[in-house]
Amino acid sequence: MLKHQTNIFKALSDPNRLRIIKMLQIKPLCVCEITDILGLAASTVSSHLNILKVAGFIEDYKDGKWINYSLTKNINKPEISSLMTSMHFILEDDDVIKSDRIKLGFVDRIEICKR
Amino acid sequence: MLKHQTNIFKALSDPNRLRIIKMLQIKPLCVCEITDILGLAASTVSSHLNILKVAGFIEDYKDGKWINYSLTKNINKPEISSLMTSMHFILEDDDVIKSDRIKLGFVDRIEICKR
DNA sequence: GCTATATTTCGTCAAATAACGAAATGATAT
DNA sequence: ATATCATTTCGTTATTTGACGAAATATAGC
Repeated sequence: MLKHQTNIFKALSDPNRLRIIKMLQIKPLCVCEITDILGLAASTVSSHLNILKVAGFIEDYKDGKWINYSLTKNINKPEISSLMTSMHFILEDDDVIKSDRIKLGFVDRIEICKR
Repeated sequence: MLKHQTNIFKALSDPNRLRIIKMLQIKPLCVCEITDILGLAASTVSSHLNILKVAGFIEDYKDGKWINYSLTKNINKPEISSLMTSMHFILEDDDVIKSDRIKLGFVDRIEICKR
């Protein structure tokens, strides 16, 4: 149990994973869109998403040929729910986060995946 | 800024540091008492305490020949304060945490430091 | 001023983490 | 059925982290 709770905080202790959560607060995104904004390899992003998913912060669902990730809708664990609330008050005026969110308005998954 | 927020979560992402915070929720403790309960080298505990201190979760003050650590009294950062609130709802019924807190009732800093 | 002792700093080592590219997987849509 | 392509898995590498003991530092109390 201690180990599990540690993993919840570990999931939040990487800058790229915080960026992912702050983006998903705006809207659900597929892996390729997140990859495009973060500028990391797809395999790296996939790994980050899995860590956040196992911790309980995000969930995925299929949408055509894409897999969308979104913040977990019905959180059953009080710790996660409490931390998710905190996350709304964190990094709101960080330059990287703001820039990510602006890019979010222009990402086009069909364009990205053509490259 | 992103880096700094990451460090806040990093500070919480180690089981021994979570144990320290959960013990300090009960009462302030000196390094030797924490060392005794965690069963780690004093230098290791000192390092953990420094990480929590830099992140803003704990503070220290002198008490005779001991240095006591306690949870930060007047938190000025909203993220820290929000997370500290969450910490009260986390790990309350974990066996390790409960056991640590029981030991807390019996630690005697004068006895410990004689060894 | 010394001595005892509580704590921190430093150097080292093993384990964990984050990154990548290549290859495997899986599912859509022709 | 197959081609396409989004995503994941795997193996490797560089970096970070947590642990230790020894040595340094600081200070309380004689």
